[in-house]
Amino acid sequence: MTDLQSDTRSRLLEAAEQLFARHGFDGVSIRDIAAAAEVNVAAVNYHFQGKENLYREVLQQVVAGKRDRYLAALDAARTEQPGDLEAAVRAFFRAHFEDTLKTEGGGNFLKLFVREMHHGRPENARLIADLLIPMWADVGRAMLAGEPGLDPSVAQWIVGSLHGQLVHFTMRWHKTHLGSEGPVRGDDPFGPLKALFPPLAGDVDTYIDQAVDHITRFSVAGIQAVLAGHRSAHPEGDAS
Amino acid sequence: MTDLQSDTRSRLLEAAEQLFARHGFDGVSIRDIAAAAEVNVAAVNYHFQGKENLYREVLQQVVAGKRDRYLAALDAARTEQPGDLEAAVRAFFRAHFEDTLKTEGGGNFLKLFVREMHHGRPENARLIADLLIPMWADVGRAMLAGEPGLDPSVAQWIVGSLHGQLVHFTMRWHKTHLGSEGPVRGDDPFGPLKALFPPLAGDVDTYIDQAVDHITRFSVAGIQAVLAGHRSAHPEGDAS
DNA sequence: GTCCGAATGAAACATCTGTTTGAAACGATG
DNA sequence: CATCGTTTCAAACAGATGTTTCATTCGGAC
Repeated sequence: MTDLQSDTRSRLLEAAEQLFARHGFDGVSIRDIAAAAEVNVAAVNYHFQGKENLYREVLQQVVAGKRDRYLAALDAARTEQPGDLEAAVRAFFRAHFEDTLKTEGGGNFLKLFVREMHHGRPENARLIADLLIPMWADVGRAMLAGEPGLDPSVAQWIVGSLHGQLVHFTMRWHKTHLGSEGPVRGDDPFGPLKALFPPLAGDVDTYIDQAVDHITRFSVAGIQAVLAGHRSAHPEGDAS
Repeated sequence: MTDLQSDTRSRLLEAAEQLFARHGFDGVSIRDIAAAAEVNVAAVNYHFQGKENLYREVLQQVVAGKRDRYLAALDAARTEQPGDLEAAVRAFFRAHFEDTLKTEGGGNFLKLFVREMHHGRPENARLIADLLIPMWADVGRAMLAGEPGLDPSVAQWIVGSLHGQLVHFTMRWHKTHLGSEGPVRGDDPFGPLKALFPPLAGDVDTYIDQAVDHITRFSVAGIQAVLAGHRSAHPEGDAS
């Protein structure tokens, strides 16, 4: 096991990703992880020198996996239909939802991600930002294609609107269709949220279709309105 | 101390709200809370019969305070300019940001709220939903004023877009302008996020102005586009 | 077989957690 | 003053947590 990664090491990473995503850093003990991976507790400290380090590696692994897919999806959309705002927005969101909602463990990414973004430790902020910045910069680049004189801060506001919707509709699916994500240890599969916030669609595929349609329609109109407002306020690219 | 709430009890509630908002349920021990409130540890169990109950009361207190303000702001906007979609959206978001960003401890609400919504225990879900549902139903009612035959599920998608943006831009201000909100115990005032995500505005007032302007412009156009799409797909209120 | 470093395992460690205890202090009422 | 229930306090409790220890096992190299 010099060439190949130690079996217990990869088993620990896999179990840790699953558990950290479901219950958060504080909601999981290394004994839980070791039990799920069917290895000894000491293995965590032997292979990762502590729980924090294991968590960081999980974060790193899960973020690195996503960055490539996001950038690839964006690049494809941009080269296929250059300058087409709606196509870019639609392709990006579809890629995100397909990846996050349909693949096994694909939701782990956003759960860990959102937790870290909203309530995470500052030490891990750069890890998150390293994914966010190129991703959203690429989205922004696709948007700015037809708007050369656009103020970058305006793009930031637009990106924020897209990001907010993305997080909301992804988390909403997970909250209403999957089990509890809270730090509770006992398995209480479905919270009352499901009854109170009726799921917007029954199965993943129609949910994705509807979500992509809605966000695209909503956002393209929103983007154009914001750009129009900005153009009229600063005609001919006035810097003031 | 029969009529007026016990001093230590209210001091505990105040300290708990602050600490729970900053570090989350698991990030705070009752010893931390007792120390911040300058009371004995046993007081928590004496007055609240346990940490969970104290947390629930904090949540209840913070949610009850907000519901009235939200509904009042919405009602005012609706009666002043009935049927005006843009005015309703603008008034609602302004009320939210003024309340959440400018008042001392106003951010506690959204921090607790988002945490509970995304990663919270299912037992507290109804508490959150009791605030969310009337609030967003009221927003939806203002939107539906000119759209009597609108499918409720379409309104839910729109409300989701609004909610997602609201959460994002509120959290963004707190992340880039206030200290860490993570479960870290030690005080590490400013995370690297501030450098990586440059704040969109320097002071609260201009941030609120810009945020309200942006979200309103973005969302009103988005709403109208979605409504138009829905109208063309289901002319004359076809139910299919 | 012998040896050696890497990997595993059971047990112990120190610390922190929420909670409970029982005695002391308080404040009003008689 | 004595007495009552209420409130506070220091101390202790039982359990869980992350981590460490040290003996054992494993898999090749010689």
